[in-house]
Amino acid sequence: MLSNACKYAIRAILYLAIHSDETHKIGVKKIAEELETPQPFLAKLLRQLTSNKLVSSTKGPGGGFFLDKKNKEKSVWDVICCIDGTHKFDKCFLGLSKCSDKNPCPVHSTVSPFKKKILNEFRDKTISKLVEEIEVEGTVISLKGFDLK
Amino acid sequence: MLSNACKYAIRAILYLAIHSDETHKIGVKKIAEELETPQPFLAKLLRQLTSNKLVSSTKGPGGGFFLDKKNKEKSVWDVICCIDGTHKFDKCFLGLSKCSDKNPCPVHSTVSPFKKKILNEFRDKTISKLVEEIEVEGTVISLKGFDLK
DNA sequence: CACAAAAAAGACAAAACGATCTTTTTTATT
DNA sequence: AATAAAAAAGATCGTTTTGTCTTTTTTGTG
Ligand code: FES
Ligand code: FES
Repeated sequence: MLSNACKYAIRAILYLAIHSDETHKIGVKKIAEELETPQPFLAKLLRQLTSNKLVSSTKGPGGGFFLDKKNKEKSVWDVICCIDGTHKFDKCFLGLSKCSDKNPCPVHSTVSPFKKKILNEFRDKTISKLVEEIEVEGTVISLKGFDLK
Repeated sequence: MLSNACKYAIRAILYLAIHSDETHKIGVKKIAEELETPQPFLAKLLRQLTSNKLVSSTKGPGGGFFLDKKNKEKSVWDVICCIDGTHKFDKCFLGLSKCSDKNPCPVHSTVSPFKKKILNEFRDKTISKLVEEIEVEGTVISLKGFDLK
């Protein structure tokens, strides 16, 4: 579904949303350890996210990554677009040149409704909303070995 | 979502379901041309499908690929399993070690219902049922440039 | 039998993806 | 000013996926 890169990115952003702010920046090393992701790979992803204004960072001692107000208003969909590209959800399930209701492939009718629904949910759901949910639902929300609470 | 290989495979099987039977076998060359897929790659996939009893074939002049009764009772899911493996739909969307209702990730509640539903539909839908649908729905069902009718 | 047509088999090449490593730049602290 | 901590940048490597090519096996037909 999503690439590894994209999964790491989303998880990293959620981690930052919960644990960081302008006054509490976090370094790649820490994030990678907590999320159990390959460190240099995550570093590259964070750069990409930073240059696309999805996360913030400062260099130098005491520096690190964090989310500011604006970053937290980005949606999960923005993250997916940034890493995996905008066409992740609008391609035909069977690889036809394009997916449309007008020229549907044999599985379009079963697959397309889901694609549309998920796409919408991800577009509407900002990082801050998602974090609220995480906190409200209270229930177990662990990324690998690590408890996001 | 699915690999290219799997998309080719499903389309090839649908093509065979519609155009072939025990007395009308079709060669790779023809199939690849009609579906606009890379020919040697498709050949390899067809071998894999054949060895897994999802399609039938005979060698020699006049030989080729076709679907017999049993082949047509296989499901779309069987094809996916054969090419992409059985775990295509049971992995966590964010890459957690496993996806479960008990230990859900932050997007589990939005994604999981769809995964389950699609999985079920694909498990229930045999090739012959799907072909019926294709014929009934009458509407445009083209694989790339090619009209499946 | 000889031949040709077709799938089966497997070696090989290219591209995408995943991941690592090294160097440079920035900046806070001493 | 010197140092060290951190991100930024980019070169490099390995694996998987995708795709091609060549050879072998099978089998129907003249
Ligand atoms: S046309 Fe194939 S999924 Fe929409
Ligand atoms: S736990 Fe992540 S999708 Fe189910």
